[in-house]
Amino acid sequence: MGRANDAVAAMLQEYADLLTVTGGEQFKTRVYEKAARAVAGHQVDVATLDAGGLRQIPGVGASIADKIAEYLHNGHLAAMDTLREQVSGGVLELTRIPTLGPKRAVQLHDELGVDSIDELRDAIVAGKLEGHRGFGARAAENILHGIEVLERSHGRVLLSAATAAAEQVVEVLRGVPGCLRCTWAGSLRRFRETVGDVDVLAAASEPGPLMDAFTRLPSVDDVLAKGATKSSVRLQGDLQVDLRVVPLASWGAALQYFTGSKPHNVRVREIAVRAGFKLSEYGLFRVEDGSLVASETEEVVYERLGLQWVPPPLREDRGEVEAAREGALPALVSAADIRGDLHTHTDLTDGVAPLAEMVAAARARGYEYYAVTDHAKNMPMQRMTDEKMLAQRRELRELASAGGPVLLHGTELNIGPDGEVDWPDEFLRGFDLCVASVHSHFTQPAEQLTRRLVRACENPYVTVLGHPTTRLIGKRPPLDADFDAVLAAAARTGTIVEINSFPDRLDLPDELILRAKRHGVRFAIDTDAHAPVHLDHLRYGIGTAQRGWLTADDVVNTWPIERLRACIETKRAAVARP
DNA sequence: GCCGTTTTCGGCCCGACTGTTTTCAGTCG
Repeated sequence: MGRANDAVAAMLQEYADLLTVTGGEQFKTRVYEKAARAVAGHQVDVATLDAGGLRQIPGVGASIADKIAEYLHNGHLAAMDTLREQVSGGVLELTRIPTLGPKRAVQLHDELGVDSIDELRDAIVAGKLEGHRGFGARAAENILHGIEVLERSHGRVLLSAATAAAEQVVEVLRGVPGCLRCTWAGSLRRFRETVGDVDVLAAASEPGPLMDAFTRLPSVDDVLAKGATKSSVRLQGDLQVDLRVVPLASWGAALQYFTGSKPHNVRVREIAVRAGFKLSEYGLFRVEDGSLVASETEEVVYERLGLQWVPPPLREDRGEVEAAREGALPALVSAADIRGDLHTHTDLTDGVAPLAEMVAAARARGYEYYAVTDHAKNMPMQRMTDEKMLAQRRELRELASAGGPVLLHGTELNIGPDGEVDWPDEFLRGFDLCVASVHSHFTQPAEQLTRRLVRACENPYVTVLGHPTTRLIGKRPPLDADFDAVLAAAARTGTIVEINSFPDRLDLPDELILRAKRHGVRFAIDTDAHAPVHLDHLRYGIGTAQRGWLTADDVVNTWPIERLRACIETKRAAVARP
């Protein structure tokens, strides 16, 4: 089973949300939010910690440690139950709408009697918002837009949440006697950025015990269907998981079939038909006599059709079938190719772990190099100063001299409204590299946003363009910029474009990676880690890069440090200012 | 509620933007 940290963090965050909505002391709610982030980012499973161990977590004191212990012991929290009684569930739901915070959500609930997002939309459409203090026409419009953004993601969960659920299910099923193989297929195996439901595939000669174990998982909320070879459940948190059990002999054909995508499978089946075969989840069959040609592994199924085995992230009918037929599939970048991370944070800004701890985590991963890029000073809440940044650099140089990965001192600059960044050239020159990202003024007109991003690329000290679209999946749409112009500028100036691995970002998204590659840009697959555990998000960035057909050579953090440094210096020299 | 080269109380994440106001509350990063 997975770590208890995520459940505990969710509990603390909900507690903070409830305190906010009930008008609790703001510093108190902030402490619970901070503790939630610290618990989520803590390396040790909190379920294994005693009271003393819990209090070692930054931001966790006596009271919160007690609450965590109570939650782990009883599965719920008495204080939370009390708060929940005071708050209609609908109010928390309303606060999920962007631009609608706790205060106004409570107000809408009290004044309009709305208790859900649907009711709120109906009320706005019926004009019931008019005349209510603080809500004009513009506010109504923004709320409706927020609801739209929210609902576009409805029913889909982030790749990370789906992966965690799938790992749990597969781990249990692999332990069931008679289970010969078990893995997940579907869009999750293809690393789609969000997943509608999880498809789990198992091989066994006797499916019964697997079906029983599956439908009796502790995390199952509801059994939607239970049959001889196929069952569906809904887990806590509303994620649907389907299990199919097949004979071992059909494993490869079934895995191919259930991995999809549908358009990819249609193309592959067309090839089968033209060659006189029929392809189904049971195998590849000769049409004339119905004899089985291949089914045991995916590799042999593809091979018998005259195709290279197609890595799942490519199976979207974007030209991979033609490439596989010509033997021209790219050698995709993989986790083994990655030598370092170029975008990470510490507790000097909004990370939860000190520099030494982050560096130790990087060393444990066997990285050859590791960049620390805390937020620059134009983000007021971080209260960054030149002195703090220079002090961190001294500490980092000292850590570096003790061995381990080569440590690069960087920063995450803020790209201002006109494309300017936080510091003058002479200060920027002191960094080994700089990530630059948009953190404000998201709604500028397209031309302005485009110019702004292009100008950032033209800055010789901007090494990496961080999370370029700044979208938050299900929460904030991508910037309305002309990304072809931006990517062309990145290619022209030698600016590396980030693939941010954070599960709610995955930015660049795969379609833009494909376009960027055509422009000739180089990429960095970064984690943007704010805690040691976030370094593991790398796999989502890798999967996204694979969906963009990237090879190791396209990705600068697969390069040796010398080549990377030369690349940084080349840009600084080439676009050096007078 | 947490924390302390500020130390057992009194601070704590600050500033800008937005939409609504006529002086500011709410939200966000």
